[in-house]
Amino acid sequence: MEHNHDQLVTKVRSELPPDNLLADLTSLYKSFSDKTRIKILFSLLNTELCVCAISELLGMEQSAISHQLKKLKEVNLVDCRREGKTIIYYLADDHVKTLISVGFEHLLEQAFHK
Amino acid sequence: MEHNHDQLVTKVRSELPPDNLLADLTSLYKSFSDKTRIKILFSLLNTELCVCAISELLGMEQSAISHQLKKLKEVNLVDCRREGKTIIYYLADDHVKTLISVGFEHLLEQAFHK
DNA sequence: CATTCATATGAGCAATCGTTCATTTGTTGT
DNA sequence: ACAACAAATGAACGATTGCTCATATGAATG
Repeated sequence: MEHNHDQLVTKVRSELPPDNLLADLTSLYKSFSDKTRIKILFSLLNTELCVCAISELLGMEQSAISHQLKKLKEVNLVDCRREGKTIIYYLADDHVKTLISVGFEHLLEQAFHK
Repeated sequence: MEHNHDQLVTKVRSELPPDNLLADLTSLYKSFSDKTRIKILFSLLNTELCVCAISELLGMEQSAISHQLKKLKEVNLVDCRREGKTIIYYLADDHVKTLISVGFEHLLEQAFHK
């Protein structure tokens, strides 16, 4: 048989992370892969904001924002607290900043190499 | 008018990156947000591989792999060269490793805080 | 130069996604 | 208790996505 790479294939396959970990990773990155969500994350980089502020800020319906905030909360990128009638959202930890800046670096270096 | 946050909203909005940069960022992250693509990227972490090896490795049709490799190439995450009849794919730069490890860190820390 | 092998590509289809609209939940003020 | 406000939720719809199937390209080999 020609073009045999069975050994290599088996080796590489055995080194792949387990499926559940891969699933967690993809859903984390998926959070950053939508225009609305990434704008929300950027907005929260330096300030916490209530839902209607984000809605105003992005010029989008409150409902659309709420739906996206829910997804961001599900992957623990943001968290929130109630303050009277409003609900304040904020970044859950510093990884958002790190992930965003690594992405930026990639783009910049990309642009530079052209 | 109640619940006024016009100043804050205006300020935060002015600090958002321009739309084309955001679009580039989201398409970069989108590359990591699919199970097949992230498996391909993981597979290429330590070895370069031809299309049919990846196809075997993941137990997926060659066509499906080719389609995904095309997307990965479009965002400059992988590159390829021809070697006779086969085409060898490899990671285009080190940012893939960095992006993946930052994602991992987030997940690990997440798990730890539970 | 025709066949074979490796890969790429395009059309088509089911599944997923993001938004809107209508409604509900939950809190505050009267 | 009720009206007003802030946010969440569910159904519905169009758009996008990832796969499959069939076919095309392109290089090597007899």
